[in-house]
Amino acid sequence: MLNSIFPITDVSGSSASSNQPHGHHGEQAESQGSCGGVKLDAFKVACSSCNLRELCLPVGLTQPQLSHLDSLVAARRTVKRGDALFHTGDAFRSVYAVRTGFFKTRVSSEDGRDQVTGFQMAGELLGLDGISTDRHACDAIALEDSQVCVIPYGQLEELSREFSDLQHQFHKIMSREIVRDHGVMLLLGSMRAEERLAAFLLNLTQRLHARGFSASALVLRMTREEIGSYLGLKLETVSRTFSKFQDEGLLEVKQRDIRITNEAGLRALVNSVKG
Amino acid sequence: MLNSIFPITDVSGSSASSNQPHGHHGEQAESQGSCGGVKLDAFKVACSSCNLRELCLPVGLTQPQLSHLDSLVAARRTVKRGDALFHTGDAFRSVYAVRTGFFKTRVSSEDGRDQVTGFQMAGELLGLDGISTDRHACDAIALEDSQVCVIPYGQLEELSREFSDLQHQFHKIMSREIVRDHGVMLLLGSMRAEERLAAFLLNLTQRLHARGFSASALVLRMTREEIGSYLGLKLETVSRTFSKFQDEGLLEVKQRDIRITNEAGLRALVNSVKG
DNA sequence: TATCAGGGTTGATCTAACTCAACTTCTCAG
DNA sequence: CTGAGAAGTTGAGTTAGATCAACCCTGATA
Repeated sequence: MLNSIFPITDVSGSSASSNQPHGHHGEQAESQGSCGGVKLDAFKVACSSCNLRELCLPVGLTQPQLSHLDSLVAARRTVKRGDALFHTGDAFRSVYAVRTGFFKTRVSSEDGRDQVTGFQMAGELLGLDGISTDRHACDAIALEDSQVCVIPYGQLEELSREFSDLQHQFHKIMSREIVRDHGVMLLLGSMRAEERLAAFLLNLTQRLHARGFSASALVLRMTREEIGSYLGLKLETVSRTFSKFQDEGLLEVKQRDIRITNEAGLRALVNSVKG
Repeated sequence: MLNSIFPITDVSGSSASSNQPHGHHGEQAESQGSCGGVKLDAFKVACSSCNLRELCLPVGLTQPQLSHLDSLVAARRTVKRGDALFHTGDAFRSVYAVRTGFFKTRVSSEDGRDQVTGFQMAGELLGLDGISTDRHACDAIALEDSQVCVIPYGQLEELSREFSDLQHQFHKIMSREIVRDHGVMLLLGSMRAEERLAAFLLNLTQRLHARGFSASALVLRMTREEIGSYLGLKLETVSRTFSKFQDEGLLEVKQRDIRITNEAGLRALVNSVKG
């Protein structure tokens, strides 16, 4: 039933009939002639007619509530591949909903090491970290040309005082992020390399599937190094583990094109006490 | 200035004149004759007169707002050492503010491994994970006899629709948890054992210091195994690292009594690229 | 069409942390 | 006070993943 609102057929040019998420590399999101990395697209975008509304902030809202939300989410912003949506330390004014494209978030330690803390795809919210101190606490980097909906935070608070459904949905999204983070801690704290990579792939495909894409084929938007950073592994280990999975018949790996050929096998890896 | 509202001098019998956090082992929180692990203390507790109000949910609220909050936070609950405040899967109805004592939260994977996701002390909120699915997503276990204030979540949402200050403070607390979690991911994903333990100790003392306790002496409320789980290390590694720190003159370690003798040294460990 | 750079793979070696095991020290119930 | 169990320490040997290094692939640019 989620499929009924997908595949995505919007301005981004992303091919939805393909089994590939978001079409192939860097062929999209150019349609508005973005000239700087930070372009505000003034024309109207409506949550009420957005095909992501069942995955995004509007979940569960009624039509009249949606139209209020429409007036709040007044602008989109285009972020080119490699550019930052925001940086650590930037003043916090808005949260962002990914409309098309793909992001990573990362935090850095004082001595310059960094850690990828998440990968965000369509319908997911970015910037919640900023509420805590009025400054962003991580960098959000586009891994492909992307568009986000800009949701001014003050107005979101205001509107969610009026509509308890919106308030509750927002709280749920924050809570879900906390639960997700705890899952990542479990992964980083207690899993071995193979389990980590298997869990990562299953998580990605599950999220892509919820967006109408194949549950078995995916195109990675990130490098081995970024996967490694997220999973607490070195890029060589990620690469070796991909090769191992391929040897074992779990995956077909062609650079960033991944086909899962034995999902049960992957799943068994994640839920086993030892190997 | 935070010291002006501390040391803690409430019913719990916790000795505040001591340099030790929470007095010595298990000598407190018995004062209300708790007989079961789950005792609801019906008599009134007022946020408005709570000495934790500058650290807890009420931060920044005005006096009239505080009295509304008082009527919401109607009950305290006593949790004995080793007992759970809630378990994974329990229905979510309330969040909890730690009033006295010390908790750990942990998540478990399907195959039974678990991961400590945090340690909570006075003024910190527990249960935010439950909002996401209306069921708790972790276990919260008291590491010493403790008391929490029960904050019915529905009423909290209601009241925060009325008072934007409360709403904002609540959002800040959730956001802070997300930022904290990202910090833990950085620790788990990119630090070595010594750095992890040093960061952990500095974090603990910083939080204890904010509560009016010594910044250099602390009593650990948790076992080596629990520290290890939190830090993604085995208990033997935690023990060895404590010994190493002692040999290097950074700490004095007597079982759970820790004295930091070279804080700058610890700090240097955390912020160095290599060793 | 050649060249170059970024990303990816694979091999050889090293090491931080794990595992297993013995032992010590605390804690608390009786 | 005593004894049992939980918690903590330390040593010896092992190993998963890191490190270092060589090489390959692919797509962009001159």
